Amino acid sequence: MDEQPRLMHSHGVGMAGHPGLAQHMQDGTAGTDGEGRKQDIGDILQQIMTITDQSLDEAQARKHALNCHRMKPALFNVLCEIKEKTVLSIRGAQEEEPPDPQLMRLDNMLLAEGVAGPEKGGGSAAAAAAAAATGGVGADNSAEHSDYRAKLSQIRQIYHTELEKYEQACNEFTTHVMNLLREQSRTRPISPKEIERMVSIIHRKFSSIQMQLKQSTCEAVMILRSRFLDARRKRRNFNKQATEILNEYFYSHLSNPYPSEEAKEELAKKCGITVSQDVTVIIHTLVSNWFGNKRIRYKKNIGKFQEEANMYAARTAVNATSVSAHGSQANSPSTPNSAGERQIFEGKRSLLSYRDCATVLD
DNA sequence: CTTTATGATTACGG
DNA sequence: CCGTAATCATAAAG
Repeated sequence: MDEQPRLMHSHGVGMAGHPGLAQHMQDGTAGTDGEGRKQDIGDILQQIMTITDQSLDEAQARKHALNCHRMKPALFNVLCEIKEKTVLSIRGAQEEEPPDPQLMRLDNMLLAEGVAGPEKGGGSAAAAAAAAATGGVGADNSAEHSDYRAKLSQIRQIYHTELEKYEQACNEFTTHVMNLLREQSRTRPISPKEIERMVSIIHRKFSSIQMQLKQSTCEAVMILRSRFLDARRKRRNFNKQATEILNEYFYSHLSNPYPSEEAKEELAKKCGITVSQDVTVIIHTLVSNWFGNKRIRYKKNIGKFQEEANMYAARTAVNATSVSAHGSQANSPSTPNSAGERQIFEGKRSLLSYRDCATVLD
């Protein structure tokens, strides 16, 4: 006990790393009751040294006594303040981080793919578009589409359960830590501010875990999507009626088989392509593909298409004559060749055009 | 199975 | 972005 004061005085032992502080204390305690304070400190240190000898009950009692000390709140605040100014200022600079761009990207993607968004909102635009492309013509797209939807919603469900799990774990852990810190704040200087900071650290940690989840979910969606897109490549033939309608248009506009935007839409509608309004662009490529293929293949081998051409020409011709017989010329299916139209098939048009056929039939 | 038909995709030019 | 031409990949026919 009486050893302690000497310990304090001797530089290089008790305060080896802080000669200045020791000096300061020495100066500060140079008053009349300086010796008395040293005595107190000595007492305290002694108590600390022998703390392991105390029984648990004794320790609790002391703790309680300490807590009830009238100076305790003030001292607590001071200690908190000091701590705030030292420890926290060291790493306090890196607070206020901006939202992680990577995380935002993931969030946006999940939202766009319909994983993170509102429940069952018809899925993403991409899904709808892909659905239309898969087989808008027949009535067969449902199989693959629903497969895709099922898989997507599976991913979605996993994602949400996991997310919820994380959320719950995070909350549990947070409250646990908060309780712990609150409890500890009875014996060591922990300000509410510090607790708050700790909580935010925990949240950051958990959100980084969440990011991993989001990452892997994104990956899964990408894989699913690429597989679906591959599946989309699988050819689905147009049904007979659709082909007939398209052929009809093609052969009755043989001299200029380039349907306008409106014409394409009209054709799509007539072919039974379900135009869900927001996928007209897909429909457009559908019809365009058909005409593109038809044009190139017709041109490449006119002979092979001769029969078909004649057939359709004859058919539309019959339609035209029957219509004109009723006195209405207006909706004759074609008005081939006015000046300035593209001459795709050069001079090789030895076959019957619609007009030829029509006049023949007249 | 091989061949053919056909929808989709890609490369390129305007 | 539109079209052509070549090519791919698969459905359907043989």
